[in-house]
Amino acid sequence: MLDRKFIVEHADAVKQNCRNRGVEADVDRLLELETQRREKLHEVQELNRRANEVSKSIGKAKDAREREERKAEGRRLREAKEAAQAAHDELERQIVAIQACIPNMSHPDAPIGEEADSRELRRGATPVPQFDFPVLDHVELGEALDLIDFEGGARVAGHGFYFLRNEAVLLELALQQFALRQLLDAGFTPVITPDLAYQEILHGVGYIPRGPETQIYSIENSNLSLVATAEIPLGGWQAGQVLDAEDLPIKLCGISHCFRTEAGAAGRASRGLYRVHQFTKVEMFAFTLPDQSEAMHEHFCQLECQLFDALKIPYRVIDTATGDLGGPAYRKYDLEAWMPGRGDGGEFGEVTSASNCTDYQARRLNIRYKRAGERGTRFVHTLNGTAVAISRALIAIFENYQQADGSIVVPEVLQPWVGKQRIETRAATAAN
RNA sequence: GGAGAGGUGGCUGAGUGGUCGAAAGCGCCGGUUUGCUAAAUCGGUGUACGGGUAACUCCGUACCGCAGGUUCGAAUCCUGUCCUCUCCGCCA
Repeated sequence: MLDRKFIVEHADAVKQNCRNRGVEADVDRLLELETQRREKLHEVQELNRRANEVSKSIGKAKDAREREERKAEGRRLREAKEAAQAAHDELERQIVAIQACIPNMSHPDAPIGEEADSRELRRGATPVPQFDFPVLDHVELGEALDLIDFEGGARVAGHGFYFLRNEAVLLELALQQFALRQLLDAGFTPVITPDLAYQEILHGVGYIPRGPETQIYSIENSNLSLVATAEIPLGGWQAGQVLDAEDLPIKLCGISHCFRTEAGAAGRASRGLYRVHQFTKVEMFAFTLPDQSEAMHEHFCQLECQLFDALKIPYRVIDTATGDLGGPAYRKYDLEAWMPGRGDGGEFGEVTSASNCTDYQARRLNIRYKRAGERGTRFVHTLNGTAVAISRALIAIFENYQQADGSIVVPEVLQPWVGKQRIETRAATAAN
């Protein structure tokens, strides 16, 4: 949510930003309603002030008759105040409805336009591999090597669910360990979060938990939902709190399961593990001072690059165009890994994203900081970034590390946790 | 899941219908005093929104988990709800 005063004072910039992002929001209507609301607020406060005066004077009334007269006066004023309050609240409700639709402002360097206008910033250290044999995709590899069971997953929970088996399980845990180690070295506090969260937390972080197009699974007869990312519980962790400026920045890496309905998504681009209803993710999150967030954003992106360079997976870094940013993001960098089995002859596919949400989430979650010796409080900035989304990382590993004989080499940095250098068919393993 | 207790300012904790934004203590900030430290002493110290000012300042309104209700008036009474704690049960 943007600050209302900011919207009023920078209406033209806000409107232009909505156009850049392809978002419909009636900013002019908001300005009109806000003017009316302020007038009503004055009225409410004035009536209340007079009613308070009358109430205080009742104890000092000379006699019963005067006391009754003042009571009647007080009653009249309170009723008038209630009416004004109701009108004010209705205006407020309408304003918030519009305000909630207005996305965050955008970084001046973020490319303006739609998805196709996003800019490639750089490539990773590992070149795109050339294969001299027919390339398999991760679904074929996963089935041949008994690593993923989609059919079994569908029997148990429907399309979009899967069983990981054998070395895929070891790889999942290895990726978590590997990412965690790197982030610990970078000063992050590791956290395992709740996989469920209250709706108000989801809202604060910027998710819409119920409704026809929701990405979110909700628990019946409760206001809990399954989290779509650890960003939700990590952001919600400090909801309503006032942090000490000296404690910032706070860097967290959270491990959670992620649950997504993926309503309306289907087709070859979402084959196999690419778009699933449940996966595990190691997520970076930070609360920072306003002047720290841009540097933290670069830091997150560097760490993501470091992880994928260490895994020796080819990738490119994308500066996401304004039209493709989520509502809370001020700027977003995506890492897209090369996936040789994707499309015809391979395609890049998103594996991580790092967003600077500035104070947009903090305002909704009401997370502020206070500096010793300074009056008042200000909103913190929040950032989130994927360290490793396991399911998509597995796609990139399987497909880039596949060999002519159908086996998959285990990335060197993961070998200590997987306990082997190569994943072979069960038959080949038994023969060795 | 059952029974009970409770949610008050940065913290501890008083306050059962009016002068309570709220005692006291701690913490924090500033002054004084004392070789330093420690101690003593005095004063100050919440947030949000709105308003007047050139500005430190000042004024108004709201906030005692949250949402309703009663009342001229609610931290205080009533209802609902969420959360926490203790005990019991169940359980990885």
